[in-house]
Amino acid sequence: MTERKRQILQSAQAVLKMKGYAATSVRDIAKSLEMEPASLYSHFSSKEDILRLTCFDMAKKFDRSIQEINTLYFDAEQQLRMAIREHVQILTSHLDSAIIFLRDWRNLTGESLSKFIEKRNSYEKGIRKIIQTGIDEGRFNESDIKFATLTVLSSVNWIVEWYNPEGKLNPTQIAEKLSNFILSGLIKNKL
Amino acid sequence: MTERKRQILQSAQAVLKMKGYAATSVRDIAKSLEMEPASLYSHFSSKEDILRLTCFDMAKKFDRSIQEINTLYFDAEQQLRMAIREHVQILTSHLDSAIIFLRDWRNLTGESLSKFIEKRNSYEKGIRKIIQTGIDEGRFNESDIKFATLTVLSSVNWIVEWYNPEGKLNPTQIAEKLSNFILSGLIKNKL
DNA sequence: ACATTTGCCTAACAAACGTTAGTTTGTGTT
DNA sequence: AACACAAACTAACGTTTGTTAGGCAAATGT
Repeated sequence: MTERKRQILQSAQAVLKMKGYAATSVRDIAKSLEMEPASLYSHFSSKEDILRLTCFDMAKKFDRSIQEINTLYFDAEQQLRMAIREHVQILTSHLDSAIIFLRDWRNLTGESLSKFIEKRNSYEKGIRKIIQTGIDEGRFNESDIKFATLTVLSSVNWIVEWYNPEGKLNPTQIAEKLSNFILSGLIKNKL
Repeated sequence: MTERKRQILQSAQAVLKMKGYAATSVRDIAKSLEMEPASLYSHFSSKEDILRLTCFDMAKKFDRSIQEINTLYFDAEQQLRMAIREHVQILTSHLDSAIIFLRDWRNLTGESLSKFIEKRNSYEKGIRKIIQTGIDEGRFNESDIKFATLTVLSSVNWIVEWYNPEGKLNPTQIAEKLSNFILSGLIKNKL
């Protein structure tokens, strides 16, 4: 990926995050770069190509993160805290991409779509595994594990809807607050 | 609203929820009803009209729900449990509309968009008020209240992404599990 | 019985869409 | 000086888009 391509991609993502992929035209993207629509095709093969690159680039980051954590031999609580911290870090440091990744992946088609869903499920499975470990260790409440996983992911992902880089909470602080909140719902009471 | 209009709206919503508002054409909607695209305009003034009706209809339901709960003099925990139960009930019993309401409201334009955001904020404020009451009563942990509110709403709203009417959990059970989870993150430890 | 309304139709519009073809321009290489 | 390449351009393509105009048949109201 050339420098210029990365630059264009970034600018495209800034536009896409505002109205969403489907409601944004190739001309909108071109305008933000002060270039002609046709010129984009020197860098990308199609509009969907831009979406594909964005979604799979993010998916790869999450994939790497969860795989790394799963190889570390910490206990479930530590692993979950780490996963949440990493997740928040990825979301907030690529906010434009993250928003597109979370909202617009449904506009992928064919093989791209099914591959994406597969990757998504695989990440979800990684989180689920951590929670399962916590239950096996006797430290987490036995609960519907799919339910717990989805609740964790939903609250983490929702961050992109309100996160403000100039807000009073930095990503690490957000991750810690979120971890505390989530873990108090999971961890067995030490009464 | 005539019976026929309601019928068409329902069919339209079933189509819209699949590809999203922006990626769905008027012709797609018409096809699902086995009628001509132009015929839809006997019932709706525009494509956006369908989105508007859907979003504001849902907004009204949430508005009514939170207003009613806020007039009842229960304690914060009970109120929050009630709010969550009502919220889940509304989402799951109008799943198509709910998905559109949550995903596609951004495609509203002009005054509709700003009015919608206003209504959304007002609902959020209702939830926040309950949590604030819980803190004032000394029963909820002091926490960043905006943060807590958004975390509650995110996990509740995410339900539409995985809820299955034929699944093993019914809406009431989901609401209870979710309430337990959320409240364990909010309630002060009784050590 | 006649008049009105309702619900859909056919036909077509102008605008916007994603994309292609072919060309020019600028920059560094042989 | 000649060439190669990347990155942009102009112009246009065939489609699809949301929407309008006008008409027709069946149901409804008087």
